[in-house]
Amino acid sequence: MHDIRLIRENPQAFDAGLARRGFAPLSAEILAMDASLRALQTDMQAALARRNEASKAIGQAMAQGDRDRAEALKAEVATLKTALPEQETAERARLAALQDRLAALPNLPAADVPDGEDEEGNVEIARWGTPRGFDFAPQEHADFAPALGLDFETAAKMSGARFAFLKGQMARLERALGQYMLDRQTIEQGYTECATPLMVRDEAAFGTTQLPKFREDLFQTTDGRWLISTAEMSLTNAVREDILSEEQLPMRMTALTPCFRSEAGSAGRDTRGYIRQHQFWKVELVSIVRPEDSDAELERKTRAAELILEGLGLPYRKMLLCAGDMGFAARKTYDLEVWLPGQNAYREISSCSNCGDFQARRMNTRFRREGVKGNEFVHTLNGSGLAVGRTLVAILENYQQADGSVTIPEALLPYMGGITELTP
RNA sequence: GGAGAGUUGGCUGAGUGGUCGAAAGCGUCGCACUCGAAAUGCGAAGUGCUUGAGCAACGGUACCGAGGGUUCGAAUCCCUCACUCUCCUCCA
Repeated sequence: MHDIRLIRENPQAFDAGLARRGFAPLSAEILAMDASLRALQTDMQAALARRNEASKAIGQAMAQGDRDRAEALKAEVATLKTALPEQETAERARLAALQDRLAALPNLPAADVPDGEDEEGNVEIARWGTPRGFDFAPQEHADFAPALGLDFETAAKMSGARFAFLKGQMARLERALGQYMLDRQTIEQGYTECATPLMVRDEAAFGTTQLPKFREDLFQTTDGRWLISTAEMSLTNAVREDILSEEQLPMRMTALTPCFRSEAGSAGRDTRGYIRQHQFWKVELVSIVRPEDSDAELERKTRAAELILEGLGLPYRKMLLCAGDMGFAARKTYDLEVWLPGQNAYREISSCSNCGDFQARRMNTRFRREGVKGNEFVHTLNGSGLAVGRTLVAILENYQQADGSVTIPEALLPYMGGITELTP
């Protein structure tokens, strides 16, 4: 959510930021809405002031037993009040219109985010690892993984497309990946392990910006709750409406949860394989920090995700997203893309974003500085550390062997119960 | 699912429909005492909005879970909803 005061103070900067995200200038329209709202509020407040004054006088008149005077004042207030209901209705409508307008606008990009309209404008920051040379033609996981227990047909019988049924060694490997990631983020990176609700209400979905604009991407339960599309929703909303003390910050939380996505807008994309599912596991990393710490925290968080890829020996590249390709709430985002030899491409496996105070305003999450009067909005960050399903794909494709088996990376062996390779 | 109790400022917790933005305590900040600190004493302070002539002060207005309603006037009465707690029922 944008701060209307910042727009008033510097409409040019607001429009310039929106332009970088592909929006036409909107400050004039928004400021006009703001002006009409405040003009109305000023009128209303004057009327209310007179009403309050008269009401007080009635109380005094009654106390003094001056009934005639009290009745006269009552009549006066009654006429004063005739205009109020209409004004209140109009005020509510104008306020809602302004808030809806602001809530539908994405965060503005940070100064060091490159220009660009789409993923073509993203900037590669670094590469790690050397893609393995194969003495055979590496296959896509969708072609050889079904023989290893990644079963799409069984899932389709009960659930349809974009679901998988993992069996035996494959299910074990996915579980091992989740455990490995969670252990490293909690033990090495200091994130607090959380187990969260997988369903949340409207306000929470609004807080992390899935609502109102992206409701079609979510699944909704029959009682009106939303299945989380990422644990960012449940972890970040842990502090909604809170006033934190400064010593509670930074707050770092992680959770291994299923994520549910309708993939409404991606018909036809990634229909083969385990890349784009309605349901997948992910280890999410959320930080709640002071404003001055959020830039450094983004670097720290991205590094925490990189270390998982490095620990598993998976080559990747680090991308700085351009203004046009960032998510709605982000002011700066790094994507990590893992090398998939079967597809001969880098594919997104982690996205780490600094949301600034954008979500905090929606959640009304503030903190108090020691010795300083008043509250400030916190900054929120989120990142995947990592998407488990896509990591499974990366393991399968990078560690595949000519005979269709897959060797298990050393780091996962302690979690595999004696399994050292997946065999058909 | 049934019955009941509750939701008040950073926290705990009072509050007969009419100076209640709200007692008190804790915590916070300032001052005094002290070499310094603790203890003690004194004092200060809620938040949002404000096209009120700009900033500050001051003033106006709103805010006692959320939203409606009654009333000249609502923290206080009524309705709806959310949440918390207790008991019963059901259940992994």
